[in-house]
Amino acid sequence: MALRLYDTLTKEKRDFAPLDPSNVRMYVCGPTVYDFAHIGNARPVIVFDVLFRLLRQLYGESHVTYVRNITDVDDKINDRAARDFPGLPLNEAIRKVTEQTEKQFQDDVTALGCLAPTVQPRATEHIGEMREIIDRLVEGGFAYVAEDHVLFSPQAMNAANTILPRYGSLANRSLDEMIAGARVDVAPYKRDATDFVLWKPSKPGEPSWPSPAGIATQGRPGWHIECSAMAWKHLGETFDIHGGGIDLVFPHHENEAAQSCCAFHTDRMATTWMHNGFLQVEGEKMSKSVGNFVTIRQLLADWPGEVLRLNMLKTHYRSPIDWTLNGLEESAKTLDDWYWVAADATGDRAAKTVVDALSDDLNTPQMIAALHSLRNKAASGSDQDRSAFAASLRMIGLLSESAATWNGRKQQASDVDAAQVNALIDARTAARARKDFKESDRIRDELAAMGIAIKDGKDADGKPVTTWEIAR
RNA sequence: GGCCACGUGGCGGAGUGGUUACGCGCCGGUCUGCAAAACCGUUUACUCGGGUUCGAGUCCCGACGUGGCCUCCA
Repeated sequence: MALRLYDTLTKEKRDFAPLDPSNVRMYVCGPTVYDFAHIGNARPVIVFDVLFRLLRQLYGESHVTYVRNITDVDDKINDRAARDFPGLPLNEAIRKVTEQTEKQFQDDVTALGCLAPTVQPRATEHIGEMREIIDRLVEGGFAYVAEDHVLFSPQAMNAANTILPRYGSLANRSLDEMIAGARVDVAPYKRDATDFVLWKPSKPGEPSWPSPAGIATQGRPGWHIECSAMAWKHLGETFDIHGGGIDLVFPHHENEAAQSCCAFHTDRMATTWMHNGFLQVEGEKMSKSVGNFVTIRQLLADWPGEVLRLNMLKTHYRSPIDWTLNGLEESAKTLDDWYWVAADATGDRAAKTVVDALSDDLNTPQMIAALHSLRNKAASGSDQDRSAFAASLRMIGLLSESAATWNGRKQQASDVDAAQVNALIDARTAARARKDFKESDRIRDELAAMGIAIKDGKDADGKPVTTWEIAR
């Protein structure tokens, strides 16, 4: 089945045809590193990791380039640095904040089972590319210098009347609408309310670099331009897929596309624009004021990364997702069962049903239904069936541990004394053998009170065997 | 105010014109000393009101509800 993807720009699901099948190129907006990533930040990371894995499967591992940037220059970073390290020179404090936050981010997404992207460029290492794009935009008449700022003019872009896209086409709104809705604090140096900053002067102590467009004083980049620069450097003037959260459609991606298309005289920056939906927590918008702001790190303290990953994939990426404790418990239960059934089977051929489900615009709920079906076959089937099941799980970043490690993790997480549990189980087995069921039931209740669930079975010789696990 | 998305059974969540989604739970059965686990089976749905159609969860119009964006929040 051919890969089909939904494109935000044309609002349709289309067959995916890479510009160059020997090098499929995807850019996804990564974090601005100033604080712990929250669970909403994890959604695009996981969703596009699944797409990365699918593309590798379809086109070959060495034929996919996935770029996810680290934005390490931003006002929010500067504010955080000044707040957290008031004693340090600003630039030193900023380095501390960005290095620390990036490390946290990398640790978090690794725990979520995400592969490392092919390239993870940093904004501050692409200032030269940003300057070059800005220079081109000024030369082309799409941007202008005012009071040491460089501003991009959407009006100029739309007046150019070339192959360029219409500004606003991605976000599906007209310039007139934007002017009408423009906020009141329009900077005096802007020619039009809709102009946005490509470059701005740095205040003393702030990070600064030589400015483009002949500006004498040092400055720093505005938002948006860093992604145009990094995508250009690592993927070229045009590429296949550009992804991120739905909130980035406007202004971020609209402006990125405007900059890149005007700088390189193309009609499309990316062939396909993909955006994941928003996340709510227990039916409410996640916000610090409501008190339901939850970081990836906090969740990882209570749940294996794979539980968070599976929970995220239960909902189609474009739909809103409601992140609930109930959902996490269900995901954990499912994974417990899958680890049990897969039983450390090896294999590297993911099932066609799973690949096909993903090929339909990443229909992960359909994929999960396919996995349940494979699971049922594997539970009563051959080694081959188990291999297909296990390989499918691994393809999407699950089943990365052995069954023993997976089960042991739950015991570790609680403070249960295994020796004590085993002693009680032995006592119960003895009681059952002498048909003292009152005593055996008492012990079972005692274990239950400790949070231990027991399972009775028989071994190959028909002798009673009791296993146990931590009840979640 | 403008633009947009979503609304499916007890819960989660696919499906975009015509046969069972799927999972969890519930209930029943097998098994068990009794349970649990496992396995088998059953059950419940398309926010509301119009319209198009032989036929609508699926298309159109309207209402209601939830959420998002409207210049630096994934």
